[in-house]
Amino acid sequence: MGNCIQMLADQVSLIASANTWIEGLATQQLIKTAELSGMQRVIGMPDLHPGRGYPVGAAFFSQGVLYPALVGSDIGCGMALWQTSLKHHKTSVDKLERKLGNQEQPLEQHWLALIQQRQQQLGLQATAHDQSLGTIGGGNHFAEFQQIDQLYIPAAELPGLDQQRLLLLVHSGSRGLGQQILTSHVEQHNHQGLTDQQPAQAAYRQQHDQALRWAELNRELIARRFLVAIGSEGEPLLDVNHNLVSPFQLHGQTGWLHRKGATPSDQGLVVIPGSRGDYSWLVRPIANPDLLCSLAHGAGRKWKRGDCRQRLSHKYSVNDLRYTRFGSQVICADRELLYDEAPEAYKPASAIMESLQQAGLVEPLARLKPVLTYKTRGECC
DNA sequence: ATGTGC
Repeated sequence: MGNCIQMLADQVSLIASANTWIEGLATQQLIKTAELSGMQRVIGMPDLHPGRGYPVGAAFFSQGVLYPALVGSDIGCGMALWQTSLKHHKTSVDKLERKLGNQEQPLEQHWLALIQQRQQQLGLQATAHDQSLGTIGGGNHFAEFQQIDQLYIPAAELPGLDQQRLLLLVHSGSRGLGQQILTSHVEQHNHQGLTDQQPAQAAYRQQHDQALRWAELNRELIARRFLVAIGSEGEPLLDVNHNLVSPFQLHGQTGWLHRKGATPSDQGLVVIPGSRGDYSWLVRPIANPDLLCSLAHGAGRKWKRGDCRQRLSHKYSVNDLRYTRFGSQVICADRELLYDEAPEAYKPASAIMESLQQAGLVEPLARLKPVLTYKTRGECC
């Protein structure tokens, strides 16, 4: 139980079971990031993998200095889980695929009233990026229909969750908005942090918080347009950001908790998603302040983006990759992306779950299985 | 990651 939490350096720990592969470069980046001025504690999650300078899948607690570059450009990236009104046995993969069509165009005019209503409710200003609202984006972002594969607790203990209904998991973020916020910060301050005394810190936080609300609205709009497309209704079960910075108290000390690919464990139920060819888990987090109240945000890349096509093209054709071992289908007309997001490019989700369970951080509630993963209809490469 | 860079 205890040995799944490794101490890498003073105040730097890594949550990883014996079965969980962590790349050396990622731990190097983790230790390096811990040396930033004001950094008090750093926790690597089991899905830790190398990023651009800073690792992905980690939580960083600092005092006196806030680091926008640690949050990265996709501020507010997160996971929303919706329950549809459609029973999974009443539909089929092919039917869903046909009904979905292309969901990447800007939202039609009739969505404007809802968008404006939500903007008002959220205190969200109009931005130059609002035409991207309701779009998934690229990279590891997706919208995925899933079904409950297994329940770990009696159904009666999960009121509101219906085993028969199709679920919709949306992974997206703040698109160009977060990118623009980080870029303008880096233009002025490079990768330097912002001290509590600098007005620029408050200015960043204000923009950051807008990006969180924008990203949450984006996931809601994606979910709603997918529901409309399949002729279903639905309701949100959860929405949790995994790229953000927020005020945090560690042992009575106030500071900044940066989460970069780290899911909060102090905000209710969350999904720990696997790759498109793997299970995801709905879990009840058990918050642990020493581990910065954070969890893995997914399976974690095993292979670098851009390497995957070379590694896998001798083994799988494009057609092979359109389906998974579950018989689920993948909508991804972008060949490069189809390989980059292949299940084999990711660590097994079971290892991530094992790590979190051994660390006493989650109670699994349900195992979810992919039915249809939507990436992009647009051709590329 | 990116209403993407050559």
